[in-house]
Amino acid sequence: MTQLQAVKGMNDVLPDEIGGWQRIERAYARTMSLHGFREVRTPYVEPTGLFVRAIGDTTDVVEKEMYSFEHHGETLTLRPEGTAGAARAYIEHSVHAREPVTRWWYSGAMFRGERPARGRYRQFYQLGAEIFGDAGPGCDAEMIDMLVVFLRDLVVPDLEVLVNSLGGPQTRARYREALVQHLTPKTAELSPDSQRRLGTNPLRILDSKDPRDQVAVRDAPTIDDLLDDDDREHFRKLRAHLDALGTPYSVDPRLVRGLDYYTRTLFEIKGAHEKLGAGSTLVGGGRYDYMTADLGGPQVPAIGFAAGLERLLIASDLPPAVTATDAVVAPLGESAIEAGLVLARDLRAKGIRCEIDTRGSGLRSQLRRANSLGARVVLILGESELAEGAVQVKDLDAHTEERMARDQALRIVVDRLVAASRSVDSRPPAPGT
RNA sequence: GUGGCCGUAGCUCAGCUGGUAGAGCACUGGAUUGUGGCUCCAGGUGUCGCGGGUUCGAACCCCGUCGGUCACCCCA
Repeated sequence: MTQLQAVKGMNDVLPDEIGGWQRIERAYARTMSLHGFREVRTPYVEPTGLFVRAIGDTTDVVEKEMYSFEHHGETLTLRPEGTAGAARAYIEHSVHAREPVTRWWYSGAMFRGERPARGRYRQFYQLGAEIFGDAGPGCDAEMIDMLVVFLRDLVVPDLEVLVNSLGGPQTRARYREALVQHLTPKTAELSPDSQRRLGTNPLRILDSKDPRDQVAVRDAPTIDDLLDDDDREHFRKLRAHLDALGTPYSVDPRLVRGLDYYTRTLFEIKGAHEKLGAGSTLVGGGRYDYMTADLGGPQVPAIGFAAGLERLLIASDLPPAVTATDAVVAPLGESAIEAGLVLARDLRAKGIRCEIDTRGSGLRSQLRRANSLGARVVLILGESELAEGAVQVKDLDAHTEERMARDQALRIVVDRLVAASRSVDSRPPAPGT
C-alpha cells in the first residue's frame, strides 16, 4: 500500500475493542487502590541519559531498541519502560522526605524498536507499580500475591509464578564472573547467540533455549551459592511469606532479567501459553535497591513490576464488556426533531443512555437501529404525538407500546430501566471491576 | 535484528495443473407510504498489499518491497 498507514508495530485501538482495554484498566485501578497505590503520570519523553543510567548501557533495550532523537540540542528518548521515569520523579520531588513508604502505579504507552509480533508492539502499553522505601521481603510477597489475585480476576489460565534472588550488586558481579569462568572453556560448544552473550550478558545464557547452551550450563554454579547471609535470609523470608499467603510459585535459579538494575528479588508471571506462545510472560518485576542512588538521589530500596496490557488482553478469558444503549428517541419528520432533542436530553439527565436519529430516517430503520443497539425502549415522536404533547413508548423486550404524556414517559422509562438494572446510575459495580 | 509462513469485498474465507473474480456475515433500500428482532427480494461491495519480471495471457510462477504472523533474540 502506498496509502498512509500506521507506523509498523503501532496500532489503532478501535471502539469495538476498547471495552476489553477499559475492563482491564478499571480492574487494575481497583487493585491498586485496594493496596494503597496512587497513580502517577510521568512524561513519555525523558533525557536519554536517564535510561542509559537506570537500565544499563549494555542492555539490549538501551543498545538497540530505543527511540532516541535530538531536539534543540537535547538528546531525548521515548520511554522504553516506566520504572526509570518513576524513580526520576521520586528523586526530583524529594518524595522520600515526605513519607516513609511510597506506592505509585502507572499505566501508559512505552516504546521499543523491536520486531513486532502478536502481543509485542513498538508502541505498547504497560501497567506498572513501584514501592519505594521498603526493603523487606514482606512487600515483595504482597506485590506478587496481589498480581496473582489480579490475574485470577481477569481469568487468565495456566498462571505460573517464578521467583529468584540475584543478591546485591556485588553478588551479581561475582556471579557473573563465576559464570564467565565456567563457560569460557566451553565457548566453542555454545550457540552463536550465547558466544556473544558471554561478553555482554552472560547471565542470559542460563535461560537460553538452545540445547547446546543447556548442556553447557547444566553444572554451572548457581547464584544461590554466592548469596550472602542477608540476601539468603531475605529470599528465605520472601518464600515463607508466599507460603503463608498460599501463593503458588516456583523458584527458578535460572530466572534472570535483561535489565541491569535488579537486585535480590526477581519474579516473572506467565500465563495463557496456548494463546501467547513464547511471549507468555505477562508480568516481570523485581527489586532495584540501588537505582535511586545510581541516579544521584538518596539510596532508597525499591521494588516494582510491569505488565503488558496487550498480552493481558489476549490472555484474559473474561467475556468482553457489553456497552448497551438504554433508549432510542425516534423523531418522525422535521418538526419532531426539536421535541426529540429535548426529550433525549431529559432522559440523559436521569442517567439514561439515549440516542436519537436526527437524520430524518423512517421509523422502520430507526427501530432496526434501536434493536441492533440493544435498546430496551424506543420513544416515538410523530405528528400526532407532537400535537398532543405526547410520546409513543415502545418496549422492545416486552413487545408493548403505549401512548402517554412526555413527563410521564420520562418517569416510566426510568422506572423500567432501573427495574431491569440497566441504567448507568443504578447498575451495581460488577465484581472484579 | 535472523529464519519460516501468510497477504483476495468492511469481516471470515473460496478460487483446481497460469485463461483478467466468488460465498457467508455485515451494510443500504424495498415487501409493511408510522412499527424492530424471523423471512423474502434488490443492491456498492475489489488498484486480487505494492512495484517490477516471465508469458499471447498472472490472484496463481519469479524477484524486490511493505505489512502481518510463528520461532529465535529480547522483553511486558
